[in-house]
Amino acid sequence: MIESEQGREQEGREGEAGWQPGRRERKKAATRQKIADTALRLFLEHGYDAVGIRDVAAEADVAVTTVFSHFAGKEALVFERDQDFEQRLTRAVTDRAPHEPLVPALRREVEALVRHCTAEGTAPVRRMIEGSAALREYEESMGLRHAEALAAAMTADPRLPATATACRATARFVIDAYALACGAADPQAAVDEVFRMIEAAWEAAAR
Amino acid sequence: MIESEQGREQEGREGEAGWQPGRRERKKAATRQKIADTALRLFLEHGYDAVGIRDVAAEADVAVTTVFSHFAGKEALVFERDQDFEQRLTRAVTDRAPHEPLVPALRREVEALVRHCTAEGTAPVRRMIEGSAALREYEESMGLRHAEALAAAMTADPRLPATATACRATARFVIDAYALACGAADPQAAVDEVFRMIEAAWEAAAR
DNA sequence: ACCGTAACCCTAACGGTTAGGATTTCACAA
DNA sequence: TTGTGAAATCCTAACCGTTAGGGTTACGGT
Repeated sequence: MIESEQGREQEGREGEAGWQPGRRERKKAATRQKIADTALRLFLEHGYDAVGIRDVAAEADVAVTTVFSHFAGKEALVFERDQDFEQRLTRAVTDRAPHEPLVPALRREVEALVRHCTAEGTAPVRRMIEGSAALREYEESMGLRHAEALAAAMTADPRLPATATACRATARFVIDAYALACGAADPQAAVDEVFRMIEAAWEAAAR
Repeated sequence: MIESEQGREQEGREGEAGWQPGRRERKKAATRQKIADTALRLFLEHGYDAVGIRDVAAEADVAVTTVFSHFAGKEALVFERDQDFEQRLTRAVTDRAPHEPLVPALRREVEALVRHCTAEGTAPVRRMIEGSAALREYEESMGLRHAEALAAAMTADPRLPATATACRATARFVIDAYALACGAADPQAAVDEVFRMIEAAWEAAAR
């Protein structure tokens, strides 16, 4: 019997230092990763629309229902890092230096996100996204959710002298800047240009 | 035999004055209208998600395929006036008075659109839209298309001293203003506030 | 050693959407 | 008037993403 690690799990709790995920969670994470990797590979090989969920499930050797227990839908297989994106934006607001103004902080973060999104090696993925209407629309609707989260973070910040409407508008403008930059010939220049506009809009609102 | 109008069609051509649509086109328009009316009625009666395309088709007494030959999808049954919206926006740019500045012209149009969208009697429709995730997302993706059309109209206007990026950004800001106002407690005030920001952004870009 | 349950599986369906191909109805002109 | 091509419509049968229902396995905590 090969059971060298039986019964020694759970030496702590989630969030504490020294916490080791148990076998169950490791397997779950592995399954999730295998599905995501398989899906991306198939999508890049044959095109997003030409690959069905059933194909992904079969190639990853899992049941179709398992795919949907890890991902909310087919498009979510492509945008795996969705939550990171949202957190980075909201933290750019909440975790900025005590007296740092809002817009430059957001601008730095968007610049970083755009760099990450137009980096070497991600070209095939971007081409795939731009090549599928479903993926393009999903990306934009993701942006909407992020804009709402960002607006909530801004509205909750007592340092900001703006109305809820101004916060919501600015949040959407920021997402617009990201979306435009990702599709622009010169992404960094686009971020620069649009954020000059956002800066002016924000100042006009802060009265 | 009751055939009082046989054989006297086609006295002109499309676009000319005095053009009468033939029986074929009248029937087609009637079918389309019947489908749209039936769909909206059923959606309001039983809820958008509770009514299937097959239900709509049966109640309108047409085949399912006929529904899809008139409308691109289920959501399009609700947003029947889609094209009007886009035309009104682009014409606010192209048909404005020779020396009228851009932003006020857009603002007037958005104000009118928001009024139309929050008018008496449209409350049930808006509640239906807000109540369905599918309809909310579709409306936003419509907005995206409108923003692109608007950006194209702006870029093509030689009077405007702005880069393509500034035009695209402004177009998206305008759509943001509309979307925010439609969901705001005081729509007109929201338009006012956001357009002050857009005005500032546009001026910052025009350099 | 035992039990509750999380993760997974299978099957069958539902609802939006489309393809294929037949049928009717109209517009136009020979 | 009548013939002809095309447009509008129809029917059937699927495809695909997604979910419900209900069962099996294997892990985690006691």
